[in-house]
Amino acid sequence: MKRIADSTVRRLSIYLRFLEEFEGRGLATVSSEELARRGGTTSAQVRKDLSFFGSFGKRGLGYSVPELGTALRDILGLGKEWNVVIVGAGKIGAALAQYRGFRQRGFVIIAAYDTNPEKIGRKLEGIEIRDMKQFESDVAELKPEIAVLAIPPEEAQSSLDRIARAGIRAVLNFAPVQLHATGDMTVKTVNMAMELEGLTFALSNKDGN
Amino acid sequence: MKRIADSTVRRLSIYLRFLEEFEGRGLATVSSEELARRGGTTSAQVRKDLSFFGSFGKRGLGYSVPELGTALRDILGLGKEWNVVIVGAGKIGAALAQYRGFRQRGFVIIAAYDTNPEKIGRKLEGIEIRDMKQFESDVAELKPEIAVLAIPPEEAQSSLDRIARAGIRAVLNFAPVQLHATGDMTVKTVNMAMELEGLTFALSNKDGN
DNA sequence: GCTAGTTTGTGAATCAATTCACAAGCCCTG
DNA sequence: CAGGGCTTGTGAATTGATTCACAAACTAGC
Repeated sequence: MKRIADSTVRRLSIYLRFLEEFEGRGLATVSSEELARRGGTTSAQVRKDLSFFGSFGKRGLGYSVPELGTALRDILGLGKEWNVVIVGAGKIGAALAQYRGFRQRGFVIIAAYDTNPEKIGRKLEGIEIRDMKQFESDVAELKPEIAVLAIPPEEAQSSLDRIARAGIRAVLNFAPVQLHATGDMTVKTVNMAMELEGLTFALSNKDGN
Repeated sequence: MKRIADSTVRRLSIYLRFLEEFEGRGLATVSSEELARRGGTTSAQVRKDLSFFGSFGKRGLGYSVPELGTALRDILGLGKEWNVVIVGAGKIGAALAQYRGFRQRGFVIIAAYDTNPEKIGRKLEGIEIRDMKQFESDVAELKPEIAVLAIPPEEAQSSLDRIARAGIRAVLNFAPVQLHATGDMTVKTVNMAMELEGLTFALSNKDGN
């Protein structure tokens, strides 16, 4: 399959969100124009994005809301449940553990891990905090597909290596560092400091000054 | 000034992080090649990124670590302190309130806001939780430049409008919705669900299956 | 079942970002 | 102070993403 741009996948997620809203309201069809208006893009962009994966619409009519929803969930790999482990039971880990968006989309958080003995055995938003020592054996047994990395930046790279060795192929990283991963892993980094710097850049370089 | 791509600003943040590491280690100069290797890009990209803002290096030698650091901080608007308010004192707000990366970079969180009477008056990681009713008058008085939006998606748009009317021009949004802002505002959205979908897409469309 | 009115799907054209490639400038050595 | 060895800064070339524009396909109304 031709390589799909990150920006395209991101927009598909946005379209899916609107489709689910429309599904809830019982709408039968939607046009690329409508999706574009909501998603802040153009109708041509919507159609091009979808065209990488097939033809989902009817000319003259638009897209069937439930059909396109199913198609997008399928494309995005949301047709199944994904098991997730959180590495790092600090504040960010806690925020993630209770985050509604996860469960809604079929992500099941099966455990959190930490090295701090005071935390081990306690619960993080109903999720058991386990000893990082058990990490490898747990992963071998429960086979989570995704790890969320929520630990201080100093330890992030070594944890990533450990996650990789344990056999997890996808990581969502919240530590503010540039991580180096081997070829067959997918690592997405969410870096709040960096986003804030995007804001200050914009503020500093706007109009007057 | 020519419009600068988002991706460029993002990379400048990355370079700055490495420069600060080098500053800490007392290194005097660094080459575009070295910055590229660390940042996962190419030396030509590094030089091109910097060239939008001026000439900071010496041919044959590279860049002076402290000079380039200062230049980047200046470009990114990090030469001053920025006052930040957090809107929404839930788990995500709490995680942000204690996030080290903020203070390190000169972001000062001056208050958090919520509408829940049980939370108002308490502290969130040492930061006072104030009544959202006071929001407008507080903003008029303290003039924070940046708002962090950490509330449920249903209320996000109306809160954004309120933030805009109060006179704040820059917003970092954690609610998983597409927000519509007026022209002179800068809104960056961090959407964890969307990042996860990028991962499941990658997992589903990799090699074998 | 014909016509008018929509809306899709997609090549072609445009616009934007990245990479190439090399002259120009600087340091160091002898 | 001349020559060798690096590394920058930047036009030109390339690669990638977005927008344009229109034929093809469908619905609905008569």
